[in-house]
Amino acid sequence: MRTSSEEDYLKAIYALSNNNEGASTNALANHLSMKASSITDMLKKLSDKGWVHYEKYKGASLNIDGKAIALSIVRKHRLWETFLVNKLNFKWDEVHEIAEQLEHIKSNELVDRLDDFLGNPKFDPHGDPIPNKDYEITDSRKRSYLSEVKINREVIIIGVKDSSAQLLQYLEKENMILGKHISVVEIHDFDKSLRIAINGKELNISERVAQNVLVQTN
Amino acid sequence: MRTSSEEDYLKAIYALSNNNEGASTNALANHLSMKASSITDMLKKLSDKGWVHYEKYKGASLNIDGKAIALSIVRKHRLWETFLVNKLNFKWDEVHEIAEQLEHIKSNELVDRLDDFLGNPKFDPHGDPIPNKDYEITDSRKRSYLSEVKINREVIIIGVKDSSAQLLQYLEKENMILGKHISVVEIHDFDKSLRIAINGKELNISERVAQNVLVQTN
DNA sequence: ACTTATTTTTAGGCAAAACTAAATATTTTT
DNA sequence: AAAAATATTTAGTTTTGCCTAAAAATAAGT
Repeated sequence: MRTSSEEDYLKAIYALSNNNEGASTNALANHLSMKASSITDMLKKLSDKGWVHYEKYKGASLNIDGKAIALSIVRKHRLWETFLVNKLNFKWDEVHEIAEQLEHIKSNELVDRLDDFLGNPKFDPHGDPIPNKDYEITDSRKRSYLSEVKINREVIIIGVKDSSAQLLQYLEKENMILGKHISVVEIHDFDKSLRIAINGKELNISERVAQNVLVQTN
Repeated sequence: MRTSSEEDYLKAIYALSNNNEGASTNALANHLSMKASSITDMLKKLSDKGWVHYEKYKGASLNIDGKAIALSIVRKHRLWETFLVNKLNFKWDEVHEIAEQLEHIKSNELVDRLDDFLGNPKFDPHGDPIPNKDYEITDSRKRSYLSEVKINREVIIIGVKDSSAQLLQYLEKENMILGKHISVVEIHDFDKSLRIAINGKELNISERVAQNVLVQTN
C-alpha cells in the first residue's frame, strides 16, 4: 500500500527527471511547495520502499517500480482531465485541481474502464500524451517550443508547457487552441516577442508565452 | 475546510440516526470499524466545529450544517455509483468501495455536472434515493421489507438494506433485481423462509434475505 | 438497592507527514 | 584555495487520527 502523499512525490520526481539526471531536493521542495527537510524525510522512506534511488546530497531518481507508479498516476490524471473536458464540458483551464484529487483514486479496473469509455484517447486536453495500460507513452510527433520555430514555418499547436489557468485562459482568448495551424511572421529584436499568423489573422505574443506553447514540427 | 475522516463520521452519524435519536458512541465505533475512544475524540472535534450536537454519554446527532455535509457526501456517493454502473458498466456489487473514495472529491461544480451528465437520476443502482442539489430527498414510494409483506400482495423490488457484495451477488443470481414484480406465495412456519413468485417462477429465500430486500407497496 | 455488566470517557502513546532551526555538505565566487 | 553562498540534512516539534489500558458513568440483573 501507498499513500497519496507518496504518490505525489513519485509524480514530482518523474516530472523533474529530464531524461538525464534525477531531481534535486530543492527542486522537489519548490515543485511540491514544501520545505527541503520534508523532502529529505520522504526520500528516505521512498528509498526504503524500493521505489526511488536516493543518495545523500545527490538527489533522487525513480527505479523501475517507482516509475511504474508515477506513470500510473500520470495516466489517471490525464484520463480524468479528458473525462472532465470531453464528458462534463469543463474548460481546459478548470480541470487540473480536480484531477489532482481524482488521480489518487485506487482501482485499476476503474482506470481501464474509464480509458475505454473515453475511447482510449492518446492525448489529454492540454495535449499531453496519456500512457496506455502498460504505461507506455507513444508520441511520434516532433515537438518544439513556439519560441524556437523558424520564420514562416507552418506548425501545429499540440500542447502547453505550463498548464496554469492563467496561460490557458490567455491562449483560449486568442484562440490559440490545440490543433490550430500557425506560423511565425516576424521576431521583434527588442523583446523577442513574436508576430504570428493564425486563423487568417496576425497577432503579437510575448516571448514568455511562446516559450510555453508546444508545436508539432513534422 | 474538512477532512475525509470528518466526512466519514458525519456520514456515519447520518446513517445511524433513525428519525428518532442520534447515534451512540459504540454504534459509531462498530459502523466505522474503530475503537470507541477514537469516536469520543472526533465527536468533540465535530461538536467544536458546530456540525454535531454532542453530550457526554448521550451520543451524537447532526445539526443543520452537519446534516448538509452528510447529505452532500451521500449525494456524491450515490451519483458516483450511478456513474460507475450506468456509464462504466460496473455491476451493482462492485461499486461501493470505489464510491467510498470518490465521495470525498471536493468540487461542487463537478458533482452538479456529473448529476446533469447522468440525467439527474432519482435513485442509485441499489435503489437508494439521490439527494438533489439542495440536498432534498424526495421519495414518495411506500417501502417495506419483503419479510413483512402479506401473502399474495404484489410488490416491486426497489432496494436493499445492506448493500454488501455477498447479498447483491445472491440477488443478481436469483434475478431479484430492482424493478422486478414479486409476491409472497407462502411463509414457512419452521424457519420463516419465504416462497416467492417472480419472473413467472417460484423460489425459496431465507428470512435473512427477505429482511434485506426493500419493496414498494403502493 | 446493590452488584455486575456494558458503555463511554480519560489519559497517554504512536505513526505519518508536515514544520522550524541549527548543523553540515557542497558549490560558487573571488 | 579560502571565504561566501547555497543546498541539504539532522534534530526536535506539531497536528491529525488512530490506538491501548484504565477509570468513570450508565444500564441491567437479581
